[in-house]
Amino acid sequence: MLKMSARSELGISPVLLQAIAQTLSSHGASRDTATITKESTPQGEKSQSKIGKISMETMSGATASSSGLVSHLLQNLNEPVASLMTQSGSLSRNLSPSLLHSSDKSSIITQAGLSMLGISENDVRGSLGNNLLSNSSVKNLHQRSMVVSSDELNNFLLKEEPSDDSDHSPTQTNSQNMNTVSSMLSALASQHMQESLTKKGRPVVRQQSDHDASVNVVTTSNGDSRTQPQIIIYSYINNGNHDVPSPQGSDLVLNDGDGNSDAQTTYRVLLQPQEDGNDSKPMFSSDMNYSFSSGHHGVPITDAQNTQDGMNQPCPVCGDKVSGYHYGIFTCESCKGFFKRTVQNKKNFVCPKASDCTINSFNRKKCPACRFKTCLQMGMKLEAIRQDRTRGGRSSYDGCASHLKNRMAPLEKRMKKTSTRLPLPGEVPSPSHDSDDGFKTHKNLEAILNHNSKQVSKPTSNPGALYIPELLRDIMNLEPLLSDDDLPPESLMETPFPEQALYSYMMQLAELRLYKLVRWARNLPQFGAISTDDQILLLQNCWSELIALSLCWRSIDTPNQISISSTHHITAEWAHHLGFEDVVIRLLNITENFRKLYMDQFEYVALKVLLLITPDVKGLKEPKKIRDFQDKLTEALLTYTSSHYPHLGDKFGALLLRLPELSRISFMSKDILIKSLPSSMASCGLLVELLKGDNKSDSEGSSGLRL
DNA sequence: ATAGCCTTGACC
DNA sequence: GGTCAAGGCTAT
Repeated sequence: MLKMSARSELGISPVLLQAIAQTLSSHGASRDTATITKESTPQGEKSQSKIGKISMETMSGATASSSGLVSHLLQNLNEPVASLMTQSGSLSRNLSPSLLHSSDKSSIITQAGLSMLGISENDVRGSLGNNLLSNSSVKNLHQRSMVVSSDELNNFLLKEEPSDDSDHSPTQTNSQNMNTVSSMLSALASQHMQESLTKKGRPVVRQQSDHDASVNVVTTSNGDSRTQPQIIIYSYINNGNHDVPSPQGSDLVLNDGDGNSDAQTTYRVLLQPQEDGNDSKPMFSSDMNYSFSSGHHGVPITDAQNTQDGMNQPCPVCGDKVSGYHYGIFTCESCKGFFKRTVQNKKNFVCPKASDCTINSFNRKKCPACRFKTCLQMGMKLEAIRQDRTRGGRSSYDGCASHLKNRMAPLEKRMKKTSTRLPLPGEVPSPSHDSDDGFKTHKNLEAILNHNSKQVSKPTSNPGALYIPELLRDIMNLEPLLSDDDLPPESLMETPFPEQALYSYMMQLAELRLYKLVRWARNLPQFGAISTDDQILLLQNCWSELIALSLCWRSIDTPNQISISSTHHITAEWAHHLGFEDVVIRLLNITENFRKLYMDQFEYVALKVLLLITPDVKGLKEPKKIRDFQDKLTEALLTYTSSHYPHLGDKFGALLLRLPELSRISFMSKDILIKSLPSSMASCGLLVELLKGDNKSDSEGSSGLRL
């Protein structure tokens, strides 16, 4: 009754109001949305009373003012994102709530840095053990009091990967942990760097510990602001039999000083074996110089890195010995051959896991999909593969042999004498993008001379840097809100009527995900600044596209199947039985497109928000505000795709071109659903409410939900 | 399929 | 003629 009156007064769907109210009463996305699902089934008596009470109180407490009610509901959704993430159990990219709420600025800066590295306080403590830090506190990490016991770190590094792969090499390390260690060491070094940068003029050497120390951090800076400082981490690990860490993604992009500022600096971090003579063996084989400076392009060809340097680097794809400059970067012989075979034979590999396998010389055969993806991300160029297969001669693609050209450039040579560094963000692209004319060399010089600290804060002007726009990172941080940790029980499928059970299961999933979508949208950056009415209009406009896109993403590694959950997949044949074969085939096609485009998770989350932020929705009060947000997001996505996948042509445009098809699919899906709604579901649930609203607006030309 | 080695041919 | 980055060959 109250719900009905609320709707008549406000024109707001009671179901959406209820969904919003749930978020008010909840502290964890997963558990509470699961409870909401129970409420929609008559059997859920206990949950129903509980949720019902909260909903009623929420609404009755705010009916004094119509607009006030909506405002009250949505404004109170500003629960700390951090607590949601922490409860979601996500392993990485979480911001610690204690630090988010901390007034200690330095802690916030540190945490931001850790977050950007994909590690959290819990990671550091949980994965590595409290003993890794002399005093288990991130504050201590910030203070650089890092003491690593060799035995502890060895034990940690030698942990077997929790995988069902039985044929892992016994010496293979837990690559994820290795990455975490690398990240942590790098974070430590960066913190150290930030302080020691103030001591310009000579290298700063710091012994990290006075007892059983395993890590030294050496910072070099010659005081020249145009010269990129280096951080070298020396390790003393008592085991020379470790796997080779992939240099991929080890560039550091840390907030530089002000945690709230957009300013970012990329630091070069080198992991090197300790050369001091003692009983300890180096962490990595001694003839290699593990440069983690390469960022996106693996081993970028810069003025500071000629052929000799490139040959001394490990292969940026797998860490094996480099044999030469192949297809745009220095790689080993095997990755060269692999890239050639893959492109020439038009292979389309699919990762059986999450497309995030770490590639090294031991496991590179196991996942060709991730290996090829790494090849592309490291900068191997598709256009370097000759279509006519002619042998010999020189290639002419952009970037080919640029390392030799740089070696020839006298101006560059002179610059090298005064500066051994990688380009800072804000400088011109690395010479791998140069042609061999003198003009670009001159432009390089000009850029170096004109470089100032302000340019550092504009990383978008450096397409070669492994830069992830802050907006995309913020959006990515909200993904735990959409996690599938609380799916309905699978027993639903164990019925004599599997088709019906699957249909019912899908409806349940959609319902559950809709509630999560409301919460997710509300927490999106800048979305909260949009008026409540507009928020609702936007959500109503795109909910089905969002669900369709998430289905595609979930299915990107399962060709010929649409994965409605991690355990349930629909083939075209199944869909035929269920009566929506056409939709599934279209979904499979668009998923295949995304797969071929190598759409990654940042691009996926950006597309989701682009679906939501559509200023052309009819009835919006502040379309300009929404358009501004849209502009920022498209710019961020363009920056991301062009810097991370410069070899894939107009990936940005190709991704956007998939959106109309997504709309068609969602339209078809809604049409099918509305026609086949069982009578038992005719009056409950957000999904049905939205479907009915869409149907009304289609047939009556007005907004059925008037949300 | 992989990866090490070989052959080729334009460019210096 | 040397270099080097293509493609080819072939044992595994």
